[in-house]
Amino acid sequence: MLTNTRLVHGQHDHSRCVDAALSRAEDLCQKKNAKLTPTRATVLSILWQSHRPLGAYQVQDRLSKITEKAIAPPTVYRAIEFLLRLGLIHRLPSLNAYIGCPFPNSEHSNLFMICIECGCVAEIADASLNTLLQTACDKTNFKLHSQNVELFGVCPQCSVPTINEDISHV
Amino acid sequence: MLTNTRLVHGQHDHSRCVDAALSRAEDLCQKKNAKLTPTRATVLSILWQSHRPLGAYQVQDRLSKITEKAIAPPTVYRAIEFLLRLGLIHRLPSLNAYIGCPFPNSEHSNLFMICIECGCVAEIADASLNTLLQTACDKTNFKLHSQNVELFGVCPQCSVPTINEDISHV
DNA sequence: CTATTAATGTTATATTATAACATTACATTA
DNA sequence: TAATGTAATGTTATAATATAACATTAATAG
Repeated sequence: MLTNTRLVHGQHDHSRCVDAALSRAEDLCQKKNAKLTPTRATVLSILWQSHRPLGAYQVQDRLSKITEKAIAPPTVYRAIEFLLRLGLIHRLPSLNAYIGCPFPNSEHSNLFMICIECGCVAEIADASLNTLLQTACDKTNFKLHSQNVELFGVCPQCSVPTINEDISHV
Repeated sequence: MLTNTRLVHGQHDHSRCVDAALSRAEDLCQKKNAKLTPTRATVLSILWQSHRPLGAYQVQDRLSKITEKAIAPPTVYRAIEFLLRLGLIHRLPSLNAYIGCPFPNSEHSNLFMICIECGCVAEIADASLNTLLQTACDKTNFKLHSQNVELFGVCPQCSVPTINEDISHV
């Protein structure tokens, strides 16, 4: 089971997450002959500022502040679309929000664990789950193309609150 | 594995689906002491007019036509909210659309198979899947509350098209 | 009957997303 | 280097989805 659970729910040097994500993006773009322009790279880094997903208009705000100029929605949505196509980010349909993908290279299950307390989102890739979903589809002659699995609940940090109610980890 | 796959993908007397859904709704409302008002019942029947989900504004259109008066969005969203709370319908977040629930009484998995060709949606309740999801959550100390599993692919009817390209079953 | 609550009506607006067209940047090659 | 084509971005407007806030009506209990 591949997951970024420990990073999402535990203390860590988050700048390394961002750096790693950008570096993976550069590699992937090189391989796919796609251009990681400044706008796209900035949007990606914005979506990696925490392990919480952001809405397109939140991205717009931050992009405006960073670039110090007005940004129109299409600019944001275009960058998002580009990053989605490359698998560098995910859309969480139930939240109308976007988040960086921690393992864009692996064929994985698009399974998200969304904390209803703090809003953090961890991703899981689980082969046995994929197998089971595939089996269910086979049984009913449904040809599976893609999937979105959103699990809502309470993350480890939020279910064991400290005296300080420390949520800095997200 | 509980599913309405055969009904969704096969020829059937659809009026029986609608009648059954309305009758289940009446029972449930009686049991829960909730009122299935004309508006709510009509919205439910609209969401059962086919095995395809409808957007809120599609529901609005049809409700307007049926009642022969102007319907404002809040009216629709209130009926939808009521039906969602009772578990009589589901929201499909990736489609911003709503669909009648075929087995509102059973504790089930909110698993949908969405045909990307014809738009029909079948629902599945699968204990082993739920167990597996629960296990994945347990492993990472995530307390699961609810879930949304959307599978995108091609339904049996669409993957074996007939000469007539008959899609009347949806 | 009237007080209370539930349901609906009404108006306005928030939020999310895209269409359509103009402009700029960049690469290719004549 | 100038001309050309393509990709990326800018700009304006608007579509599509959803909700807030408050007024009115209906149903129900006391």
